[in-house]
Amino acid sequence: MPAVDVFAGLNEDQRAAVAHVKGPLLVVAGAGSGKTRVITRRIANLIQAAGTRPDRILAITFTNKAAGEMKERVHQLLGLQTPWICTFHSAGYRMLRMDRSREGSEGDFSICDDEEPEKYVRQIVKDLGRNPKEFEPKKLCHRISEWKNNLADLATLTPNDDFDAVCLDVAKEYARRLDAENKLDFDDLLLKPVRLLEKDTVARRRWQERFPYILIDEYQDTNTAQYKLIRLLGEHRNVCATGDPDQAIYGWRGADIRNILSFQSDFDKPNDPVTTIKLETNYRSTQVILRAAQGVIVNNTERMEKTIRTDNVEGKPLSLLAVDDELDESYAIAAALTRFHEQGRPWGEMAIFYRTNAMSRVLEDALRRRAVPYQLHGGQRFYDREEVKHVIAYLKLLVNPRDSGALARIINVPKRGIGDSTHEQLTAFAEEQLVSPTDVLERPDLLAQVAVGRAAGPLADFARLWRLLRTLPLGDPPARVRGVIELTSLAGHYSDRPPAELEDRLGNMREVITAAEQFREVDAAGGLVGFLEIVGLNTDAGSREDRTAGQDRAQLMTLHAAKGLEFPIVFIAGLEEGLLPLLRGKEIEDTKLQEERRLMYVGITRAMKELYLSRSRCRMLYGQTFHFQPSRFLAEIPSNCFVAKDATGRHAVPDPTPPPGSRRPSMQQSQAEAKAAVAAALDSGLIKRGSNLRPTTQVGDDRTLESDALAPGQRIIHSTFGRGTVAVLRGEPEDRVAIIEFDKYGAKELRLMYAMAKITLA
DNA sequence: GGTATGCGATTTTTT
DNA sequence: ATCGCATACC
Repeated sequence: MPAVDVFAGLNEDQRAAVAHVKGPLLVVAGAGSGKTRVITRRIANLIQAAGTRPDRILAITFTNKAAGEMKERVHQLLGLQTPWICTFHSAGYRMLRMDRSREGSEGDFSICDDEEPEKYVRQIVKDLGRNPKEFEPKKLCHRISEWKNNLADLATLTPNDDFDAVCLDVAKEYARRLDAENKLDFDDLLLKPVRLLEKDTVARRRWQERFPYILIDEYQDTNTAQYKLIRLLGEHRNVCATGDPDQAIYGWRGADIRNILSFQSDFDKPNDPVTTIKLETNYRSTQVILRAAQGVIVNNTERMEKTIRTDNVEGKPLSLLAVDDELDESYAIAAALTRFHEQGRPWGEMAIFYRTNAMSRVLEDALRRRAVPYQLHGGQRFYDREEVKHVIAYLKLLVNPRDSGALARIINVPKRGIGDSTHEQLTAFAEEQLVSPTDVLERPDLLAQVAVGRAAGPLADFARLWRLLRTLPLGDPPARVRGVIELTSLAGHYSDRPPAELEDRLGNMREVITAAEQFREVDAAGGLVGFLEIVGLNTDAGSREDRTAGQDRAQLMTLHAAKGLEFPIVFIAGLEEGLLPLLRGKEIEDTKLQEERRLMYVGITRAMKELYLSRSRCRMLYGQTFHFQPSRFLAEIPSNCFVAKDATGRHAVPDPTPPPGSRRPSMQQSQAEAKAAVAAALDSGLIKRGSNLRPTTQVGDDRTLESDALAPGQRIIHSTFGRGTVAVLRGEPEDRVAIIEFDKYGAKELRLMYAMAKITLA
């Protein structure tokens, strides 16, 4: 292998971090300082210079996507098989499976999808004779997850109150059931490896020797279980952690910022001290963006002081747009994207961030109407779709016949006349006989005992189907997936749906085949189990969204999803008190507020060249309009970051946060404020001069669509209902009502004075 | 056992 | 506003 210069293009601090080989290393790195690059090069250096075998290195990333990118880079650098580069959860799962196959245990694990735990818990609550209304499964799950992530010992835990007491019982039973079914939930993927390493010294030694080098990115977002895993696995102390305490945004998931703050004391030993390297040069953003970020984050009281500097240019000032409602906001942003694209910026250089997934809908509508190509991250994921889950459930059951969740999902899908009672009889009988329900299906003698009366026919049919599915080739995931879809006639389950929906769902099922084919190409030996691992852990892999990821499209995502990414032009929408920071009640705890502030910091620091902020006075929530005050974070951004001025010559910045209890600004003030904000936005180029803030209707090329453009038979696209055909027009020209036959949703009556804004010609 | 209807919660953020 | 769930009815 030709030697690669792993130090090429690195600054002094970065070189030091890459060259450091023995002993614990903490890399505290501000945003945009090349942290990930350092890890990548460090891996290369460990292999190339220190002669470490690639498979002796464990690198933990925060997301699967980050893992994929890092693998790709290491591969480019070294051109050989790469180390374990994966998330904590993937690493845990692999460890469990490898240990399990050492023991020669039967059967394979299945991984709970994200709604299964709640279903199991609901059942357990009922079985324990409790009321699910009083003991809400969601809350119980949350608490159980909290316990697991904190490595609480259920055997010795003393409940604080009634709720905890019930929850404890549920938690124990939940663990029992999952164990009995060979199932793992997401928390188990961390918890179980920790327990294994804690109690089994041989296994611990083996895994420590397996991975003499461990690297963890985003260490500030590790929770207790992840932390413990690193402590156990990394007793040899060749642990390299990198992170930025100011970017800790997963406290709600049990991440504990103290893990990175105490790295020094955790790993320091007199003869083998912790090396701490700070990366303080930012290579990503303009000075003005960094000033804004700094101005916000310094308001946090609990932080590790650090400076960020950059040699980059001052850059374009930030722009704040204040609008009346979320529609205006989305139109303005869409218009800005269009404008920038006309000026030659690729769509892919622009990103829009928001606090909650629910906010994406309105933005998407506006982008579609402007014909802006975009890619949405998060929201409903491919493997969360009902029809896809059905296919997956069949596969899971084939791999792990004990999986009752999978059986419950598919036993009557497509409908085959097996209702709740027959299902219950089958499982009860199986339990009696100490076999799994699928064993009953496979053994005629047992089946005969339960398939009686009205249920006999359907159960016999199901048993036939099951035996047929079992004959599909084991090692060939695509064949299995195709077989499942065809043999089960899953399509029939949706045959009574509107054609467009049917097509959609069938298409999604077929995509599972494509995903399986793609998987086989990457991992020919992985088999169905390997495929299900990807499906269970890697939330979007292989989906159409995933495959089209490289195309030139504007990027939409939550602020959380933006972590670790960068874009030349960034929009942050919804900068309102209550939304960002997001407030549940009226008061917000200080720790939560600080985390929200870090989220804002993360958002700002994703921007390389230009940053556009927007806030709306009103916003529709749960179908009701609410008023919002500007986010306090806007007032924290130094006013010299905004250059636009209003008529009075002042900076058109964020309205300072009014003191608590102050009245809302009067109408006149609001209007003046609105004008100033629009002026500022115009100045900065956010809004195209002369363009409507909220045009009635526009296709990609600014043509305005009037309601008289519609005639019966005209094909249209509605932003909510999709494609349809105009059937009837009636009413006065000023108040025209159209009946539109939508492909997916059937006929609807729309009042065009409202609806035209959402309609384009097809 | 399947389907229609109405109620209630739901909106943080993700592996 | 929308969806899932529970109940009641076929």
